[in-house]
Amino acid sequence: MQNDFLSGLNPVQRQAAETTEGPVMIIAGAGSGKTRVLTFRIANLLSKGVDAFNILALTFTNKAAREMKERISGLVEGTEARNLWMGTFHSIFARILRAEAERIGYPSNFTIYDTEDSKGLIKNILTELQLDDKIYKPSLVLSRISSAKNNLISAREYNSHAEILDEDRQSGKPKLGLIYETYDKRLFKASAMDFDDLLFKTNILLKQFPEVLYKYQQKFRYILVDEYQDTNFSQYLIVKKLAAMYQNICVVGDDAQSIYAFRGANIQNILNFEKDYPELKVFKLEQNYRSTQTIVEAANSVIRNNRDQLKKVVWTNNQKGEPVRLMRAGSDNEEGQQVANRIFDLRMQHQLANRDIAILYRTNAQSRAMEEALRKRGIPYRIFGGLSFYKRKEIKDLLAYFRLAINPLDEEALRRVINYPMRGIGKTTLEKIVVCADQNNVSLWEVISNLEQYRPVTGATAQKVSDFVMMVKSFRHGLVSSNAYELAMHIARSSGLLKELGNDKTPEGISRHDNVKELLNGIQEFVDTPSESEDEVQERTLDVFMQDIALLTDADENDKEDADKVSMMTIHAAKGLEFKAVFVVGMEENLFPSQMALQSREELEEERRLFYVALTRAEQYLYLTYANTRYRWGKIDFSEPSRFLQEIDPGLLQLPPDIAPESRGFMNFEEERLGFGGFSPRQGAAPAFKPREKPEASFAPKSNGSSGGFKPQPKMVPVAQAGNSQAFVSDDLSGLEAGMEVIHEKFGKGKVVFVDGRSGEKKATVLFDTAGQKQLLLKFAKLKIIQP
DNA sequence: CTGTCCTCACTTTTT
DNA sequence: GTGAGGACAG
Repeated sequence: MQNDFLSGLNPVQRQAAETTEGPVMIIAGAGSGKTRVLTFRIANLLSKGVDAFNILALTFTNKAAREMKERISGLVEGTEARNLWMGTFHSIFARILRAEAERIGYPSNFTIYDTEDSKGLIKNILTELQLDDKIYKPSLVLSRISSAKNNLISAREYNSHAEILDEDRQSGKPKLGLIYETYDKRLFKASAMDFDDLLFKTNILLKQFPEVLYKYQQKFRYILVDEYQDTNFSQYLIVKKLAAMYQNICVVGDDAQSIYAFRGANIQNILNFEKDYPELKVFKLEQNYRSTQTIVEAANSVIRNNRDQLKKVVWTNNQKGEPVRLMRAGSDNEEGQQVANRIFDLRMQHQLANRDIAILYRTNAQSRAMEEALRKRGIPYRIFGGLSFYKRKEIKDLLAYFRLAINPLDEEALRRVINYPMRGIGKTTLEKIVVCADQNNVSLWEVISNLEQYRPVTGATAQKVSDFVMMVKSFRHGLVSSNAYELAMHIARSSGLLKELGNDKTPEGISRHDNVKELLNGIQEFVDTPSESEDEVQERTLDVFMQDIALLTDADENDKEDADKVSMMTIHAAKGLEFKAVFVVGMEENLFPSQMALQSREELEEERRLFYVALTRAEQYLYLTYANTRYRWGKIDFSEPSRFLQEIDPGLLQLPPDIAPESRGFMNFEEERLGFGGFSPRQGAAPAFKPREKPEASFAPKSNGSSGGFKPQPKMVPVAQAGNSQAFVSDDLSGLEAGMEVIHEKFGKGKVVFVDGRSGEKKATVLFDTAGQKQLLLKFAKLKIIQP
């Protein structure tokens, strides 16, 4: 009776929601009602009398957490849902780190550096160490450090790890270890943590302080993790530790939708979950409630080409629906026009609203042509992603003042605003301060707040610097004496920032000014909203407001305008969303799959999963578009249709009218292109490659030595020759099935992915070592089976 | 110290 | 095509 709400679930969903004790893994196919199960499960826990304070739910975005909280609130009585610990890994553990900061030598008001801050710090370090930023590109250095941290390799371990050091030496970057070490020291001195530190330091905290671990193990009696396939090693270990006592852990994920390996996410976390918890109960949600049969099957036919995956059959009871439509355009602009026209038709013919429609692309840069076309056609749209509100220059400038008031050791903030708006403290002065701070091994703030002692500069300049210090100090007083809005307004005014922006009368300038005003309004709103949780009552001061500003993404911004607009975003940003009609644009080689992802099969498979995510966003109408030419780097680039297009079951795909399916069409074009061998036409004269490893190796972490999954920088791996010519070959194809090795006179050796069709017209999909994937009719193709 | 002009790298995806 | 950062003059 208290479980009335569970009756809205199908049997598997219901079981998954009711099995609240012990380890549970829910493998949730796209559109299978995953969020529904999660929310009902939590509501179920609450209705059984579990205290909301004892439930930890980790989601991928703040938005997902917020929405889930709302839905749970609707299911259970009272305001209990507010007290749930629900949020992203980063925000939840930032919160815990602030509470426990002293233990690891940090103040609780530490600053969180975003990527830009981190890169800035790296640049400064490079200058100081006199290293060439062409060789040590900050973004590359950062990703290397990030990768280390995500695998829990500290700077110290990094520098005592022969294999890693050797790798760096071989790649011509022997100083990476030194940079890492310096970077970490500087973060610590600035009382700052970068994104990865939030997880790294949590691990340290839980490891070094058993009493802290115990406390949170007790607290989080029930743990749920959404999007588990996207967790990295660091996150995996935190969860494992916290869940060790009660083992009431429920992870939800879909290996087919793992799209963040590039950021350290480890698909093995989900594939190996069973090993960690032998008692594990697994539930597979395979019925798709979202999409038409055609869309589900199209997506299935694509993902089938991946080798690393859990067994699962996504199916649907929904109607067959429209075919997937392929559209071709001459250029990226034309592609935009065609999409705009189609959107017009969809609205007219099928009564769709703009908000039912999404345009998805691989890279943010592609939004431009789309935007232009929609604007011309008068179709309202909203772009998600791109640069978030909080990453805009003018916002970051003001935030830097806030940060400095809260934590004057925050060096990146200091550098950002010490001469903005201009107050005569230029490059030379800053240089002197930096050198002085370095010589005395103190912070920049220490130097400038004790000018008489350190004397980096004198005379008029010293006066200017001292004025600046006085100003920041006065802001600091406001932290206790004023509420967030009063102080923020005061800072915006007396720093001169508001005036500076007000002077710029260009349209962009006005918009910047407006943005700052919007931020101030947001702070006002924050002050007026009482603290949410009963867990801890917080004053509405500026430092509370700033606590996880760095962790907010564009996706988290208030969707206050539920206006009727077409959504435009990257596929990554579209994860978890659904639309009646979806356009996946830019289906071209080197764009999707991305040129950067052609180095290894793992990378290509991630691109394919990304494509799978894109396809499964659609409920009813699905369009795939590509252009023959595209502007890239300001130049026209010729492009070819994406290899992924031919992976879609041809029976589900409607080609453009000018391409007859059987003749000179794009399929044939693809065959010609692939005919001369290799995945990429650019690889040219590649001899018989054997790009695959042994199947058994596929689920094992790849060559990571003792470094615990540490992925070295991409490098070329030598490939073995396919020389087992003495194997026995048979041309009896009656017993052909998936997994068998076959040989084709034109395409060479390959492996059968699957076989279908009835006996007369059996069709095999074969992944050839050099020629890529092909669908072959057995009665025509002269296939031979290679017997082991 | 500040302003302007020039070069060059940039496009994978994000907490 | 754009935006950031360097070189150089005022």
